[in-house]
Amino acid sequence: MRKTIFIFAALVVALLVLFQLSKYSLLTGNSSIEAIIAIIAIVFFVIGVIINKRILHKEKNVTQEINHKKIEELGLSKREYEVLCEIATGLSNKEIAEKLFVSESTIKTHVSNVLVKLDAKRRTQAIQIAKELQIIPI
Amino acid sequence: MRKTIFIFAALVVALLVLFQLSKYSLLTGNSSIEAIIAIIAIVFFVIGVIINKRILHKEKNVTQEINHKKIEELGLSKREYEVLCEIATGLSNKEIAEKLFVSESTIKTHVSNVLVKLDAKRRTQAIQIAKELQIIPI
DNA sequence: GCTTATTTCATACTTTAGTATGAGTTCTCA
DNA sequence: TGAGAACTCATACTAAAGTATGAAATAAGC
Repeated sequence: MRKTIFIFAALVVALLVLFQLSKYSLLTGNSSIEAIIAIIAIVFFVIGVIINKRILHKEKNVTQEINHKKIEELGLSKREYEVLCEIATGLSNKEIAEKLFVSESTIKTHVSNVLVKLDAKRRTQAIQIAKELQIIPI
Repeated sequence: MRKTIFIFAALVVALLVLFQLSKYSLLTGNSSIEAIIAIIAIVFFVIGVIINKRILHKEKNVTQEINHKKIEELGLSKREYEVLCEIATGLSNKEIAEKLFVSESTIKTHVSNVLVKLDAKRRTQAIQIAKELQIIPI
């Protein structure tokens, strides 16, 4: 937010400077009109591109961000969410158990809870639902 | 491609018109310098935004396209690819069988072939691999 | 301190997934 | 027309996945 304010301030300053500069140049006849127009055109073209890029970049990031509020809403615990992420990478219960240093039956319990909370019948469906809810990275 | 050429042509024409217009206006003293500068600034700002938007839009579309060459490379048949897509939506073998009007054992055969061709141990892993290879929509 | 949620684990069970094998049918292409 | 690929299906099996239940340990909050 601070950056945006700073950029707009700089923009206004640049605009005023250009105004005065062009006025002075034209009245004294030191430089051609074409050059001034070209400079103005280039400056504002660049400004347009930069601002547009910033806005689109923010939009992109929003779509990739994980919806932490949704995770809370669903009542997923830390461990359950962890297991869900491992499921999405394609690991089996046994592999997840080894990775998290717990028994396979523990993972089964977590998986069952995750399925209930996500309202899924299978782990493959859970992956899809989780991605739609944007609670795991695509 | 035609659109791009057309846009650039229109851009050049607009530029020349602005040149002549500003020159005329300034020499005859009909309008203020500020107004002309403002118009030029706005026009090129808009041009910058539009061009930037077009480029980014194209980039976005490229990342969402399905890699048909990869599907051929992997040797996936039509039916196998169809089954793979259904797996990715979270359906069980039985549900896929009902959807495609074939028996469950047929689906099992297809799934087995898909797993071998994608070098996956499980269907969840197959989903991940398929998404990384960009052969199924994210 | 007591309650509650979380994490852990086990056992027993049902269901689904996946493998292996064989075989019949259809379609294409040389 | 005949060889090969693709699609279909069945049976029998093993391996995972998922459910249900109970229970113990721990951490967090009132």
